This record gives sequence, C-alpha cells and structure tokens, in this order.
Amino acid sequence: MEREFDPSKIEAKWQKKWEEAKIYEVDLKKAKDPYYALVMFPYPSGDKLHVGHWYNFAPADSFARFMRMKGKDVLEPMGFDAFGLPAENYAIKSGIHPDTSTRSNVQTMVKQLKRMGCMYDWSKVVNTSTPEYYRWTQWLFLQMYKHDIAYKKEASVNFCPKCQTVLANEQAQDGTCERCGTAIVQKSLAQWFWKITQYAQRLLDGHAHLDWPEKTKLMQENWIGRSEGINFREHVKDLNIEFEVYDSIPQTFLAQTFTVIAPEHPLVPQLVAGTSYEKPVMEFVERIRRKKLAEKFKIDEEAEGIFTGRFVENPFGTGDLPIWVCSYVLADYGTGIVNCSAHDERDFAFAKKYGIPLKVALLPKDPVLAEKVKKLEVFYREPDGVIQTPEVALGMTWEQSRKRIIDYIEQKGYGTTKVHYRLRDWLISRQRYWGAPIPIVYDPEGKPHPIPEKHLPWLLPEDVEFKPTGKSPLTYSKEFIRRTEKLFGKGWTPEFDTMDTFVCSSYYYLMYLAAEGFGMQAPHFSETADGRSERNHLVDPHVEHTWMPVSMYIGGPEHACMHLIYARFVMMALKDFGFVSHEEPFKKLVHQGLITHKGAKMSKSKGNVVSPDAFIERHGSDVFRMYLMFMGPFTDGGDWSDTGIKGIGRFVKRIHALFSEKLNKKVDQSSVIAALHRTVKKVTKDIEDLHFNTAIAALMEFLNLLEAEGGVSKETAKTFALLLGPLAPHLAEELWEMLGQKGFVIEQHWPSFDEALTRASTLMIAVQVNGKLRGEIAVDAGAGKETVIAQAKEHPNVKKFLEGQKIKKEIYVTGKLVSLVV
RNA sequence: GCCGGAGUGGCGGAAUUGGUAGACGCGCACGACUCAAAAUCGUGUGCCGCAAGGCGUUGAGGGUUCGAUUCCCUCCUCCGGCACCA
Repeated sequence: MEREFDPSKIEAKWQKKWEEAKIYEVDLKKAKDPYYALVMFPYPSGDKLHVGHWYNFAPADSFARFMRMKGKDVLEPMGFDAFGLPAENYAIKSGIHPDTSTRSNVQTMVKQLKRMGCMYDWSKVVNTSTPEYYRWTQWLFLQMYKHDIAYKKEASVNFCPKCQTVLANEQAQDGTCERCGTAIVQKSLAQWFWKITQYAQRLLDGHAHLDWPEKTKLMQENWIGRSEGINFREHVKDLNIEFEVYDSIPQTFLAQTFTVIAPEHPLVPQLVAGTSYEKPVMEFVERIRRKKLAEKFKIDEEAEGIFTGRFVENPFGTGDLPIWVCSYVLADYGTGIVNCSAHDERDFAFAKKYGIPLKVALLPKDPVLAEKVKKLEVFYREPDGVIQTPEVALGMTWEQSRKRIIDYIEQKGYGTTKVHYRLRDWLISRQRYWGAPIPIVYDPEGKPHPIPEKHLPWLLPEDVEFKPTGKSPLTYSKEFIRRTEKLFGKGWTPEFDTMDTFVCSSYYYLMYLAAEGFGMQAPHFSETADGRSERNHLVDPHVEHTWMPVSMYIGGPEHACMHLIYARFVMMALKDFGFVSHEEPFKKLVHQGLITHKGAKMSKSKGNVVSPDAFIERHGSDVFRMYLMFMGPFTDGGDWSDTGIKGIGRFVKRIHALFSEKLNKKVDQSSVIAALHRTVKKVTKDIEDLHFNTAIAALMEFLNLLEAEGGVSKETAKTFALLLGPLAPHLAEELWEMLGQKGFVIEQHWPSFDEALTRASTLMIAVQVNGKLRGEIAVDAGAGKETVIAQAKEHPNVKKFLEGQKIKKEIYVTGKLVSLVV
C-alpha cells in the first residue's frame, strides 16, 4: 500500500493527465462567470526561467486555481513579449537570426513553464514577434494614424548611444537608458509619436475606479504631472511678436522682473535677428545644444544664460521685463517661456548670478528674517509667508492667496487658467531591426502614406545586416525597398523604423481573447462566407465585453510608468475608435515583491543568481513554489535561502506519509473538527488576500495537530487535500487519488466551513493584574462576565497578587482576557 | 530636496476596529536510530530558575491607556519612486 514519494514522477504524471484532459482550456464564448487571471508575459530570453518568473507566476497560478475552485471560469493564459533588443544584440554577436533564436527560446520556455504545473490555457498562446501577431500591432498603428493620434515630427528626442536608438521619455526616466543604463543624449530627429497627452486627464480620472496599489497610482499621477496655473499673453517690445507664458505660481505676477526662454525655443532666432545680440546669443544656444548632445544634462549644474536685448511689454505696469535665454528652461514644458520672480529658487539664483533686479512679493512673519528677505539676502517661499502684492491678497498667506490672485488675474483679463501636464507624447519609433515595421510608406515627395490593411502583415524583411550603425537596419534590405516599389510605384520608400516593443505589449491582453483555437499560430479572423472581411475587429466584441477588463493582473512595479500607462492609453483609444467596450484594461493590479539573494538583487555580474532547476530536480515544482510563497508576504518579496526550502520539503513528505500510513480514524474528535473548520476559514481568507505564507503556516499547524492525534479520518483528509489544491497542485491530485476520489482536484468545490464549529467549547482566558499576565484559566464558552471574573480571582497565582489589595477596576474582553487593576 | 513604505529572536516572518508578542518554518543544542554519516523522529531554543514562578522585550526617546508592535509627538536608520516642471 505504501508508495514511494517521488515528486518528479508524480508531477510528470499529473501534468500529462491535465494536458490529455484539456482541463485548463476555456471556451471563451460559453463562460458564465469569467475570471481573467493575467500575469505580465515574459520576454523569451536565452537564459532559463529565473526565480523572479517563478515568484510572479506560481503564486498568481495558486490564486487562479483558488478562483477556479470557487466556481469561476478562469482564463489563465501565457505568451511571449518576443520582440526586443536582446535577441538582436545576440544576432550581432553570433550571427544567428533573431527569429531563430527567439523561436528556440520560446520552445525552451514553454517546456519549463509546463513543468511549473500552472493552469495555463496553452491553446491561446501569443508571440508578439510572429507575423500573425504583429499584423495587429501594425493595424493598431493604422488606427492611431487614421484617428490622428499617430503623427510624425522633428523633435529633440532621447537617444541611447549604446542601443543606437531613440527612446520614449518613459524609458529614459533618470536620464539613463532603461535597458542598458547608458547616459541618454538629446538628438533632433523626425520620429513617430502617439498623442498620449490627449489622454492625460482621462488617465488620471480613471484611477478612481481601479483596484490598484495606491503607490502605483501615485507614481502615475506624478508621471502625468498635472499642474494648474495661468497662461499670460505677452508682447515683445519693438517687435511684432506675441507669445504665451505659463505660470503655475501666479501669486508673484506683480513682482516678476525678467523673462527666460528655452535655448531650443523657435522664437529665439527671431528675437535676436539682425541685432548685435544675434551672434553671442546664437553661439550660446549652439553651445548648450552641443552640451545636451554630448552628455546627460546635469541637474545640479549651475544655470547659464544670456540677455537677448529684448523686453516683454509688461501689461501690469510694473516695468518691462528683459528676456534672457536660459539653460534651465525646458522647451517642451508649459510654453517654453517663463516669467521670473524672487520667489522661485532657481530664478533667484539666476538673477543673483547675472545681477538682474528682483522684487519681493512675500515676507515671513519673523521680522528678522523679513529684513533679510527684503534685502534679497536669502531666498524665501513658505506656505505661511505673507503676501505683499497685489492689493487684493494683501496680508493673506502664500497658500490662501493663490485662488484669490488667480480669480483677480482672470477678472482683469491679464491671463487665463490653464492646465499643463508633464506627460509627453509617446515616441514609438525605434532604429532597430527586431520589432514590428511601422506600416508607412513615403511617396517620391517624401509624404507619408499608411499601408492599406490588405497588405498586412507588412513583413519584417530577412535580408538585413545586424550592425549597430545608428541607422535602422531595415535601410539595408533590398527586398524591403523592392517590395515597396512593386506595390506603390517607383521612387516610393518604406519607413525603416520599427515600433517600440511597448506597443506590442500595450494590447496583448486582448490578443489572448482573439487567439482561441489558433494555438501557437495566433490570432486572426477568417473571411466570412460572403467574402466580407471581419478583420477590422481585433477581438470578437462579445468575447471582449465578457472577459475584459482583466480581473487580476500581477506583475512587477517597475512597469508603473511604462507598460501600465501605455496599456491604459491604448485601451482608451480603442474604446474611442469603437473596437472595445471598456476603457480600463486592468481592474485589479498587484505587484509581487522582489526576490533577492544574499541581500542583493540577483544579477549575473554579482554572481548571486539562483537557478530554480536544481531545486526543482530535487524537491519538485510544488515544493519550490510553496517555498517561494512561504518566504514572506507575496507583495514584499524576500531573500532566497538554500536551506529554508527544506522545511517545505519536510512538510510535503509528512503529508504524504500521513495519507499513506495514517488514514486510520473513522471519525475525528471534535477538537480536530474545530481545528479543521478554523483552518478552512483561515486558508480561504488568506488566499483571498494573497497571504500565501500564512495559509501554508495554517496548513502546517493543522498537520502538526493530525500527527499528534496519530492519524486522520478520510473525510478530514479529503478537505485537507482540497485546501492544498491551489498551493501544491500535483501533490493535491496525488492525495485525492490516494483517497480513491474521482476527477481532478481543480474540478472540486472549494471546501466551506461552519462558523459555529470553528469555536471551541472551552476557552483559555488570560488573566492580567495591573496589565501583567499572571495566569490562565479555562472557561466554558458560554460563561458570562461575572463567572469568568470570579474564576479568574480564584487562580492561585492571581490570588497571590490580589492579596491585601483593593480591586479598582475589572475588565473582561469576551473570550480573550480578564484584566484586574488594584 | 519632495513624495511614499518599512524597522519585531541567530534568520525568514506571525499577530494591528489597542487585549496572552514571537504562530509557522529555518538554524542551533541535546537525545533516539546507525559501526558511522545523511535522512528521519523526539525534546529544548528571549533572560534567570531543577521547578513553581519571576523578569525583560517589537529602531531610540516621550505621551495617552487597566493594557501599546498597533494610536499621538520628537528623533534615527533602511528601502522604493520622482527630481531644473518655473
């Protein structure tokens, strides 16, 4: 009867049975109670699945299994974010085509993923690098183009000298390349952008309905950077030039003494044309431009500037303002021109450096400090400072005065309120090979034309050289150019850039829904019987309506301001275009924590990477994933320990031993039944909250009790096996079979519990005297306050402390403790 | 600099509408089995004590309370994010 416990054998056995029974395949059209459980799909790298993948996928799968046992129709798909730089860099090094290496990596990863034993629906795989997939990436571009969201413009853009490509703002967050860490430089290039800025407000407003970590929403808010202020319309003295100036602290508007303009601003040459200032100013502009090209622009570097010889005619009668070109002014925020006062730290420092006069509009209450501020010896701006001008806000604090002054400015017609965002349009062009070609061709005059949908997929050419020349590799494809001329005519040229891979991942959650029945081939719709094409629909509207938004999305927090913003934007756009019915893609979002080793982030260079393979070989997938979940709270991550996993190994062996040797009870004692119901209650709640660590601890505790009892009844064992179902799926099946049960564990109902049975008949009550624990008494569950307190006073040790004392206060916390104060 | 989050045994961590701090596991010590080791099992594991029991304790200091890891104030440390946005 006793069976040898060999995890690798039983895991292979159940994986085979699951696959044969197709129990994880979901009929999207028939689902009644859909639950879409999604993890951020992996990049198919040549390295194997690492611990980070496991830490994301395995607990996510446990949660999905739990939902399935709770009766939901759960879709848990898996796919590959397969375009991108690593495959291309590998091709440069090895000569192996990215398509070849990617396909082989995908194959390897599928094999590894299957060993995890997750309930992936392998009939709906997506791979973003296949023509069947990127055909829709290109379709998405065409829709964006058609609806005027995609546009091309010459702009100063972030360029990574190492990756030899431009990057989106989001991918250059701290002035370095998101991929390789190289310092970003600025380049002026004609590139394709998507107008994500048009959605800035909706991206902010949408947060209200999302069950996301507050931290993530906050990061997106900061990134979008909404700022409300005043736009002033101003005129340049002696010239027929007008411009707008954005001011987010309009409190100072009467104390402004000079104006600064960004070096890249197109008005700069006009301001100085034909004057003696032209030469030095344009030289200054060129010097700053070169500086930005050569290196990452340093924040802490001192501001530089030069006077243009021009003045703004000040409409408030407070004197004309000299216009300076200034290195710290950003060309693409606000209007690129700013009016300055003494109450902005940088303006203050700049004016001091160049001897520009300043006026004071705000004074501190402290008279000593006020004297210093008046003499412009120190910079000052505090919320409780007192406003000196304008008259209408006199005496108000900096904070209070804001609204009053804005109202005043609008009333007087000096300016209008205006909202600005820090968010910039999404630069989606990349000068790389391994991506989806942008479906645009240029006529002989250089005017762009969208490629008609019937020519999609617009295939990525094969005959290219993988060399980082700074030019798009597609430029070197003869076939690509021939193809273009053949289709569109002589002198026509294709767009040589490919799309940012974040475009591919911005809608993949919809593609799983469209991938039904096409397996690895990926999604497309066939022509209808009467020959009309249905291909203008990315995804079946009914399926989309039923399954979106994603019920639970799990992935790393590093995507807060990239993928998670792009995906929301694309979903909103698709809704506006009429292709989907929802506007938010991810209803609930959870970030798993980071797994470290020896206190540091795992990396090859540090040599502290933990390979899951050896541990899986030895302990099996169930033990490995349970250990990851047991380490600590899912959202916290943890530090990997080679020895810690042994505890879970023992736990699993002990369970197996119990089931094979100790199913010896007809009926369990009532104390065991009570513990069982408490365990069901706790495990249910813990998995709902993604507190896998404490769920496992509760099961361990229960096992300890069963062992102490010397055995277990079959009924209790059945429940125990079901509780293990989400956490250790293979083991649970094996136990289920050992109990002689039919069907798969995943098809059973999640055990329920009886609240009344979770309560024990006798309670242990702690007794405190003056807040210190002095004893413990056993009382009847139904006993009232008087009885319990009387009993507490009889406890010998408590008695000792009450001796000769007068009791001032008696407190009874029902079912927990008695506190006596003497 | 600004905005978040967190500090609990040798280690990972548990417990917060204020109610027995240290569940569960690792490690360690001793014991059993063994020629021996591994594995396994048992006992112990904040400090003092053979024990009954006592004392201490959740980064530091203070406060509220019968009672504080939990609430309030001050400070320290660590982690994450943003940072020329006028």
